[in-house]
Amino acid sequence: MRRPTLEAVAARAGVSRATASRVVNGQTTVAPDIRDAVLRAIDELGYVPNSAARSLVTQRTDSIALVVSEPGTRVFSEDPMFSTAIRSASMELETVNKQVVLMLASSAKSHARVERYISGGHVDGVMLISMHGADPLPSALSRLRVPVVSYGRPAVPVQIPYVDNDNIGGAEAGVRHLVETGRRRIATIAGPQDMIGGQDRLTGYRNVLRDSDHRSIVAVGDFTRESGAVAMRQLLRDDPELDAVFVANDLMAVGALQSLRQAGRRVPDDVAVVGFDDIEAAKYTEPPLTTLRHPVAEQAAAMVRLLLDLFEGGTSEPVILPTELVVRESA
Amino acid sequence: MRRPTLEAVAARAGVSRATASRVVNGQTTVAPDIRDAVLRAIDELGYVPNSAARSLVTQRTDSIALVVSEPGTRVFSEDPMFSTAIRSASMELETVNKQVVLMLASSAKSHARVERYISGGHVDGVMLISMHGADPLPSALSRLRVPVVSYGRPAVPVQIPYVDNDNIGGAEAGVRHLVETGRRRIATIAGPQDMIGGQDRLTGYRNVLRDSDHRSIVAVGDFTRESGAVAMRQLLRDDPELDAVFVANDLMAVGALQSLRQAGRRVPDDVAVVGFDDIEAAKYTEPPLTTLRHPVAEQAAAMVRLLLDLFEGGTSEPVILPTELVVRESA
DNA sequence: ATCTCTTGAGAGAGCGCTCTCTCCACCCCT
DNA sequence: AGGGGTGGAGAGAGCGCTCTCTCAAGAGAT
Repeated sequence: MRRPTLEAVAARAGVSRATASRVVNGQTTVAPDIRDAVLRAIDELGYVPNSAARSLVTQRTDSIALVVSEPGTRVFSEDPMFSTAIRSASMELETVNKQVVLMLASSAKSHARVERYISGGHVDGVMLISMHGADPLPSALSRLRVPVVSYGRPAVPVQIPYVDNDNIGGAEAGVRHLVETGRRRIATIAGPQDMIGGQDRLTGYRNVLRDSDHRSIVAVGDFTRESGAVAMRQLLRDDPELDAVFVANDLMAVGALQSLRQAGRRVPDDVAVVGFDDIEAAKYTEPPLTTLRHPVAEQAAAMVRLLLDLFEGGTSEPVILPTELVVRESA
Repeated sequence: MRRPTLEAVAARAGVSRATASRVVNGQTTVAPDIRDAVLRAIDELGYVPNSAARSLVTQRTDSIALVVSEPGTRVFSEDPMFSTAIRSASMELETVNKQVVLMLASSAKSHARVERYISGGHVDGVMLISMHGADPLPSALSRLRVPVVSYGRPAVPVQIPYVDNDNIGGAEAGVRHLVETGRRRIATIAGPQDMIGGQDRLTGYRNVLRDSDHRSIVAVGDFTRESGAVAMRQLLRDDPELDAVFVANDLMAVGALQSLRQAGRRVPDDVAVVGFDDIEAAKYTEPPLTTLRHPVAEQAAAMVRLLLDLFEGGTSEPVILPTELVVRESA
């Protein structure tokens, strides 16, 4: 009751295994009638090539590891960026018939597991989603002689192609919007400073305040709603007079809005709020959130293409995608 | 520059390939000194077994397909249930050293792809996340002689083990809460009626209204925020006097809250709202959402264990997990 | 001392496929 | 009519591993 082999197909079609293989792999050097006979045999037998045997000889696996190196599992579940990126990358790879092996690398133990797996030749390449600065994975993987690309600029300056959005420019645009609408005391809830996105968005904030002669008021969160709520309360204690806050991602902005509401501040009348990411939920907050949109799905798709380029022997340059200010009611 | 083989390890350790293989696979019939020699050789050479060769002979791959059959890609990205389930299943499989191959089956074309892939022997088993009733995948896969388990009860009565939560009981508890707090006109925003969760939650709603002599007022959404907002506007037109609404998931409840706000209704004073799922965002709505909590992560983990049982030859029974009413401010 | 039994290690087949090499047959050119 | 060229098909090696079978050597029993 085991699955039919190429041998069986060849026998049924009355040809050699080599010819059957040619048909399966779409080579054109097979006479039409023989090709048809083989195809019929394949159909009748329900033949499907054995992938292990195939990749044993071709040294290819046609699968790609998608490594999500995210220590905070909560963030992974709640931040739609991750699932959007995963979905988009997955769909893009589907078009070239490659499989996605999903690996969550949350702990040091799983890092070792990922490294072992990848060096085991299970996959042809690696896509890395890691915003974490201290993450040893980018450099570890780049040493493995396996094609690696990254979603987001790796924190350590390692030589792997990546796709990122313009975090600094986006943050600047957001804060500039607050300045231009006459806000005087503009605080920020920054992301984790060991994440590249967290750092860059804070840099953008600082750039604009410096140039426009405002004072900076900073609290730091970890990109969760909860941390946004906590940071907002902190900011209100630090400077009760603040009239605007630039929040490094929408999830924290949602938490911040709640804290502002609980503190009796009206948004945007008393305090303007600008987020970052433009997640779907941003349209449904009270009031709807002004935020920076960046194309997560495109970014993931671009990452896939970068990897495919690498397979072709190309040496890919980093890609930076633009962000766009979406003005709603919160600022 | 190619990777070392077992042959090389054996040569370096001065033993046969068979003995080296025994050490690699942890068999105990190897003398300690020889074992050490082999381990040293492995270490020095940086040997990692070739997975293709191994699974060619063992007929195992140690990877599991996680098939997410979700036509609405928007829902996949925005509903944290999916990522929570994926993360939890992934972590559970990690403990038994199996890999997750993620497959998104959104279109008919990708259905064929999934079937082909799975019948290609790439994976040892399949976990199916499919809430969609008309989905041909459960029955198709169960025909493939591959172990299959499902997250959520399959719509068609096919003989595959599954883990689900008590949708009917949960909905009943939610609606009963509305009845008991004195609401008279209790509407519902139901989920898609081609999804089992959508059906069951509507059934629960109807059960309670029938028993307590209330009239049912139904609108149907598709589990997205947007559809919740649309459905709520519809309900308000249908029955401006309604004073409560049971919404089949939290995402739609978020949309419903927005529509209620825009219509000038106060929650819960004018209209009470009960959701379903208890996603993280439910704590951050205005007002925070009363909802039914069910253990998504546990459900996914239980699904994994069901599959592992199947590998052991066990014949697993469906598992139903309880839901819990979480009372916040919206009802 | 001989025989049986156990333990530990090697030989070698074979998993299912790809791909190079070889060969055959036919066509065109001179 | 003969020779070189070309297209199409087969033979067979080998990818790296596991696992059965076989065998050698030593322990224990008679």
